[in-house]
Order: sequence, then C-alpha cells, then structure tokens
Amino acid sequence: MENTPVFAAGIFGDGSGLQGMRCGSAGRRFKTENQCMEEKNLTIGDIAQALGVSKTTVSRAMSGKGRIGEETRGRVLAYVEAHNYSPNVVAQGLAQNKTFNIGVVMPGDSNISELPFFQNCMLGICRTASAAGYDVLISMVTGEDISQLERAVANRKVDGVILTRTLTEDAPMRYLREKEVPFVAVGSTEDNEAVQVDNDHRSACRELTDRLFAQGLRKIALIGGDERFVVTGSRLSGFRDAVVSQGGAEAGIRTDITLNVSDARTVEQVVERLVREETECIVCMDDFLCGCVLNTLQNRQIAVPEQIQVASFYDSTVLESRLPSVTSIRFDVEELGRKACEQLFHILNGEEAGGCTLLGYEVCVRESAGSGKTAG
Amino acid sequence: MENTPVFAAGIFGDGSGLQGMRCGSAGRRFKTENQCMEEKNLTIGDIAQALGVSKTTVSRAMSGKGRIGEETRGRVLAYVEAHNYSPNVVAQGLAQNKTFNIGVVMPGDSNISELPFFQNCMLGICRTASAAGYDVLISMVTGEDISQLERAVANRKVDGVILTRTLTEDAPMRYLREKEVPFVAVGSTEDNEAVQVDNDHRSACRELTDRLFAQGLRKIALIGGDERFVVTGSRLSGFRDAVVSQGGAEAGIRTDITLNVSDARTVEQVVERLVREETECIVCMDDFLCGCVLNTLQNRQIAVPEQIQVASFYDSTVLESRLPSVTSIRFDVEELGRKACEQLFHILNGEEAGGCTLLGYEVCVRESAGSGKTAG
DNA sequence: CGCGGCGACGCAACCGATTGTTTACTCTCA
DNA sequence: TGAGAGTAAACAATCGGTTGCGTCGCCGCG
Repeated sequence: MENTPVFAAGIFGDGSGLQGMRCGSAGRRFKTENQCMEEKNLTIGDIAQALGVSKTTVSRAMSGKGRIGEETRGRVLAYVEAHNYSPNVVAQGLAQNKTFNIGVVMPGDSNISELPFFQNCMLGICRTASAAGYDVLISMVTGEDISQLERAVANRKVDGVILTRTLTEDAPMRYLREKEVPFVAVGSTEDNEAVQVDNDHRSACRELTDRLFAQGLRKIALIGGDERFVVTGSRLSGFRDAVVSQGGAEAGIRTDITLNVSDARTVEQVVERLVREETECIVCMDDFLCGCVLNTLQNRQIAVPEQIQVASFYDSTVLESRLPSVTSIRFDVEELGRKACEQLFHILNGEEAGGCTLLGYEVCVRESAGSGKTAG
Repeated sequence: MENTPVFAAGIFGDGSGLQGMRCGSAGRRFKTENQCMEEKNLTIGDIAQALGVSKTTVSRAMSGKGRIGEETRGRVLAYVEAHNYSPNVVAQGLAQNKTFNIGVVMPGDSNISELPFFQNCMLGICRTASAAGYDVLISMVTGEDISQLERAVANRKVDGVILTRTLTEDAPMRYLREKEVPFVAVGSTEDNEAVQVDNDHRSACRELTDRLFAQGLRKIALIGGDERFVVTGSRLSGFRDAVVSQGGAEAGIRTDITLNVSDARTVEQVVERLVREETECIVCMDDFLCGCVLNTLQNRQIAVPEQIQVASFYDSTVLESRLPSVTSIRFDVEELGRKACEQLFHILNGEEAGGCTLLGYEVCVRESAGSGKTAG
C-alpha cells in the first residue's frame, strides 16, 4: 500500500534476450533405473506389493469404504504418507465413471464491465470445487459458438457444468439439457426448470428506486443492460415494482429506459437527451457505463448530484476515485460462485438441490444519488 | 449498437420465485433397458461387436495408426459417424499417460486493471487448446496459496501448464520446476531458464518515452506497476534506455518513478506532488490507474495535455469515453495467449520450443500525450 | 466336536481405451 | 506345390484404479 519512490537508476534487470533451456519433459516411470531415486508415480500395485497385501486392501484403506482391519489400514496409510503417494485420479475416474471436474462456461466476448463479476464468481467456484477435490475446466463461449463446451462434454471431461451468465435464449443451456448434463445457472433463467443461483436483482433495483422516490424524485432513467440477459429483465421488474407502488404515470412518475447501450458515443447521446428532458436521476446498469455517464456529465459541466443524480450496480473499485462518491449496489459475487458450486455438488451427489436460490445485496448510498444532497 | 428506448411497461417477466424441477442425473449406461433408445456412451467394444471386428481394429481405424484395410476402416468410420460416437478421452488418457488438458494459472487477487488482460489471454489459450483437442483447467492462485495448482498437478490432471503472470519470486513457477511439469510463462522471467512469451514491453516503453523526449519534454514521471511483477522491470528498462540515450541527468533529463501505487488515495497524493514538481508527463502503468490520474487532474482543474500530459498502457476500452483521448500502448493479448499455448504444445510434443518469444505492440498516440498539442 | 456367523482380506473382472505380438490369409515366385 | 514375403486383423496385456463375491481363520455356542 505504501508508495516507493525510486529513481530510474537500473534497479531492475530485464526480461528480454537469449534463448533459454527448458523444463525437462515429464519424466515417466522407469522403475528399474536406480540412480536419481526416481520414485515418482507410485501406483496402488506398488504399495500393495511393498506391504504384502492386495490392491483391494490398499484401495479400501484409502477410500475408507469396505471392511478393513484397523492395523492394516494404519500400515497402508503410514506407507502412503511416507512416500506421499496420491492416487491417479484419471484411473479412479475411469473406474467410477466420474471425472472429478466441473465445467464452467464463461462468455468470451463479455463487456469489460462484467469482468470483475466473472473474476469473483470464478474465485468462488474454484475455491469450493478445490475444497471438494474437484478441478475446474473452463469453456469460453463466444456468440453462438459453443464448441469448447461441446468438446468438454463430448469428451466426458466434466461431471457437471456451471453457467455464469444466463440469456433469454441460451445456447449452452439448451445444449446441456439436450445432452442431459447436470448443470447450475448463475443468474436466473426464464423458465424455472433449471437449478439456479442469483442475487436478488429485482429487490435490489426496487429498493434503490424506492429510495429515490422517497427523496422526492419524479423522473428516473435506467440506462444500459443487454436485453438478452435475464438479469436485465429482473432489474426492470424491480424498477417497475417501485414505479407501480408510487402510483405510476398517473401519479406523475416519469421513467425512461434505454437498453443495450455500451459504447461511449451512444452514452453521450443518451445522456444529453436525458439532461434535456430534465431527468432527475440516471441509474446505470454497471460501473463502467456509469463511468462513461459521469465523464459525459463532467465534460458538459453538469453537477452531480446537484443537477442530476447518478447511481450504479456492482460497486466495483473502478469508481473508487470518483468525486462525488457513487451510490451503487454491491453483491457478494464470490459467495454466488460458491453457492452455485455447492448446488452442483448436491445434484451430483443425487441430493435434490433447491430450484432457485436468491442471494442478498447491499445498497451503498453515497453522494451521487439518494443521499439527500439535492432538492430533487 | 443501437439504443432501444422502451417504456417501463412490463415487457419482461422476472426470474425470481418458485422452486423448479432440475435436470436429470447423468444417465449412465444400462444397455438392456429397451425403452427410450438410450444409446449414449457407446464404447469401442460395442462398435467392434456390432461390426464383427476387434477393438484393436476400431481403435486403429480411428487413430489412423497401424495397418488397416481401406474398406474395414471405411466401415468403422461410417458406423462411428452414423452413431456419432466419440471416444472416452479419460480412458485414452489412462492408456497413453496423458490427460489432454492444460492447466492455466490465474491470479485470484489480480487488480481490476489486469482483468481485460487475463480475459483476452484466456481467450487465446482456450481457442488454441480447443483447436488442438485439449481442454483447459484453471487454477486460481492467491498470494502464496498455490493449493489449487498443487491439486491439479498431484492429481495428474494436466499435461502442462501456462503461467499468466510472472513475478520476480514466483511460487507457482518454483513448484512446477520442482515437480518437473512442463510449463510456459506468459510474461518474462528473471532467469532465462523457462520457455516464455511476452510482449516487448521494454521496447514499447522506450518508444513511447523517446517520443515524449522528441517533443521536447524534459521531466517525465512513471506511476504504478507492482515491483514484484517482472513486466514492471522490463518497462523500467525501456524507460531507462530512452533516458540514457538522451544523455540522462547530465543533459537535464528529470525522471520520477513511483511503483506499487494502486489505490485512488495514493494516486491523488502522488499526482499532487508531481504537479507541484512541474512534471511534464505522467506515464501510467495501466488504464485504470490512468483513469484515477485523469480524475485527480480533472478535480484539480489541471488541463490535459496543455498543463500536463498523460499516457498509459494497454489501451483498453475503459478510457474510450475520455476527453481528451488517451495515448496508450496496445498489445494483442489474445495472440499472446495463443502463442504461449503453441509453445506449450511444442514442448509436449517433444519439439524443443524457443526459449523466449517477444511479441510486438502498437503505440497509439492520441491527444493526451505526444501529440504535439502542448509547448512541452 | 461341529457348525453358523462374521470380520478381514484376496481374486478377478471391469472401466474404455492403446499397443506389442501373433495369427491367418493372400500373393509371388521358384 | 510350397516357402517366403507382406498385409489385415485378432489376442491379450496394460494403464491404475474399483468392487462383487468368495475364501479363510477364528470365535462362540449348542
């Protein structure tokens, strides 16, 4: 955290230059060679032989399944420990018709604003999977190209899959259903046929909007959000809930929703229009978009929140250095990933998992909106 | 790209609510059951039996290795095609002592500014791996915790590994060396023992700095960059190269380097100091940092580039909406990932891969620096 | 003393492929 | 006609585990 001012004098070497040696090719077994004590890749058979027992016994000692004497089991475990043997998971998989891998589908063409989400989600998934002895295999899906997912599934490389984004028309989901591969969706799905885990975007958006109305605002705009994403619909529902509870258009509430905005140029145009129409608050669907909006307002010398309020979703560190500080909705995305992974394991274990799991959120009210710093 | 203004009337359903059914548990083989034409999970044995040949023949027909008659091979292939059989890669792996997986090590605690880099790098890796019939297994490493990597390696889940960031003291690299796992580093390494692929950050930074000097600047500051990252050192080398070629301090060149800056608060302090010291240009190590710098300058009403110039690395879309447009250095990160993956395959195939591969860059000069829009 | 029962463990088949060795067959040429 | 060469395909072992079933020894009990 501390800064380290240094002068340009050559404190660092450089990384360019010569050809180098490379790492040895993975040494495979050759038990008869004596030198170099190459005792890697011990097998269950080796252990059995060394201990004068059968492979079965070793297998049972390790798995804990099946009857086995305490003493024998102790001997096996001690040997295993001493030689730090670890079983060949591929072979175990073959015998048990499992892979001990889960697949994760990531959009390869995701907007920059979604990156922190996926990063944290992956972190939750990887940690949970790892703790359960599973590894994580990744498939990047771009547009309609789900070939990486298809390969992973066709190759039987995964026991189940986690989808990290849901679309209203979701190609990966359709594929997984067709192939009868167990999966969990992070994000809601249009139907309720799938096991899904999501933050409660509907309530989150409603709570934020309620707060704005409570401050006396009457004209609120929503900007951004891809209409193909299910999450966009959830938020709109929450927004609408709030509007309706205020009496809607009849009560003088004005709303303006502009979806599918992502590039800076369009943002500028939309913001200009919103300003012209005397919008009182712009709710942005993500923090990067929000950054664009703030830039535009700043370039136009329009004061936030005095002349217009601005709020956002995700509360990522991107906006951290902004003045004024930005009102945003925070989600625990790592928890989301963890939960999704747990649900998948439930399914894999044959325990029926709950269909929908809704996780919470936190509305962080700061200066840019809902703080009462403007007359509204 | 077009915006779609819609009114808040309920056009979307919502994703919250009821419990749902779940996807079927992965149907395992039960060949005797007649209904439901469950003919999945065909094995090589099934095909052999159906065609009245041996498993060997089927295997040879598919792999193309070993002698086999044209007609027989045709029959097998036709059957395979018709029933769209695909071999069990796990079993193939067992027999061949391979996994057809590569591991990718990702930092789990990466700064938000690095996310686009990792995203694109992954994309390049996944695409290349997929095209070669490999799947990608991910291990997230946080701090010194490399347990996920250790599991993947101990479980023999990967044939080789790609490191997506290199540190001067790199725990994953040390581990892979110790275990003699083939690996390729994205990013340079301190020694030249490893196969590595990197953009030419040294030349890139030098070219940018040269340009600034050519415009008559005499006091340039570098801000950001984690000193544990090897890439930071490479850039500093390039910076130093440029300074030295101008005659250095004796020729009146002034430099200021502040590493390890990442939080907004510190950026503010540093920027204030730099402004006070009449710095002529601030070169930021990444675009998010650059955003912070620009925010700070904007808050202080200091004009860019008239009063101070600003340049950055990575040229990501984050700064797209900025005024003035930002001078930045662009790298083809997907290409970087692709190249790293290709190198790894070379190693796995026993072909000796080149030790170091340096990829290019593009200095995108825009308004914020080096454009001649200031007296310098 | 004989027998049932039980706990501990081994045998061997199996998971789904690969692959070195053998066998069967055809063709050629002496 | 038969040996030798050459090709096509089958046999069986193997990769490193799991697991249903069988065996063995020991104990208690009638």
